[in-house]
Amino acid sequence: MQDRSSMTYFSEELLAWYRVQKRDLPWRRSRNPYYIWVSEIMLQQTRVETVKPYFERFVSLFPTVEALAEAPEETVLKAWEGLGYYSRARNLQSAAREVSERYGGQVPDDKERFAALKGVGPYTAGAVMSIAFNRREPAVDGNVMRVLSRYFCIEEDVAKGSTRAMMERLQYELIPEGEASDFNQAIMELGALVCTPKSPHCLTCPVMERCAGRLEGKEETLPIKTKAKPPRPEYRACALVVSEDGERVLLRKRPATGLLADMWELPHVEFAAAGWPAAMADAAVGEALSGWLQAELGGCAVVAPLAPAGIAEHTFSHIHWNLRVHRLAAGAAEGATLPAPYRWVDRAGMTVHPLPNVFVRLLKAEGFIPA
DNA sequence: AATCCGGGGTT
DNA sequence: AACCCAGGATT
Repeated sequence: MQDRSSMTYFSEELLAWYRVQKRDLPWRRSRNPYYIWVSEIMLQQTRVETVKPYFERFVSLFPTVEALAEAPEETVLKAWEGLGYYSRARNLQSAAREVSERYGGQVPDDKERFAALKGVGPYTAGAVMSIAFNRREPAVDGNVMRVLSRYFCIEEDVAKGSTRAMMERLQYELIPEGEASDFNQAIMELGALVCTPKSPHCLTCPVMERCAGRLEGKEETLPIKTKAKPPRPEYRACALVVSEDGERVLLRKRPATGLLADMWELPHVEFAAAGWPAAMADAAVGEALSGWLQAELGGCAVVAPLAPAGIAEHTFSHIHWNLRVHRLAAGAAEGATLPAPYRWVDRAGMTVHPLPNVFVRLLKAEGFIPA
């Protein structure tokens, strides 16, 4: 365990700093556990400034656990559109339905019951229990790992489970009696505002004097973390099929599991990496794409290649999409009965079909979504 | 322990 | 261009 006086110093100085410096954030204006919960899910791997407008809109649309539980899933996904990690939204609604049915809409105030809900892991359970109910629970996120590894000069790999477990014990010990809510928010606030990943602002840090990492000259190199693998490239042909009157575009719904689950998209298909891009001419891509889509639509329809419509790229955490977009003529497909995942969608329909950002951008360029 | 799961801001 | 963000689920 760490030096006791350094721990007391850290906790007291940090808490005093937070009481002066804390930001006015939408989810800090109450201790409504539902609000805190929603904010913590949105804040997973997502910055505060990004979350703010989404949070306001979300609690306005779904002001209570019951309201969220009763909403159509597609409405919830639409409210999440652009935030990413869409399983967060689906799990949150699933958990809201469980809280509604099993706990009468009251967010459970004990860690075991709350942590059993979908989408709630060790961090989120600790965060909601401490912030909303002031329970003495650790909530170790990226900020906490960075702050503690620097202040106590911990040189273990923060990607390891054993390091996280050690951090949780340390954070628990640091929480002053009866101050779990403010202290946990304080340490995250320090990580967000002062003890930043690159070029930390040590001269304004309330605990600089006893920061072991800084005293060792290691504030720039801590925390130590194994590097992530680069995303693998995928090469895809993407179909932009617009009806003859120019009012509708062909979309399809993705499967309920996996990447971008339950979201809508322009139809696209992967083709060999070797064929990208020079080795495969536009005409060949257009022919292959229309042949594939025609088979997809059941063979009864006709979709003919018209013209290439440019390149789109999109990077996920683990995949990099290279899309060759081609305009196709709707032909007989327009009147045909479409297989289940496919649907013609007009401009009004775009407001109710949740779409990943890469397709939002394409449809904005086509005038189907207002810029 | 590794991999899957978005999207974008910072440096 | 690399890094990382108030992580969790699945394998």
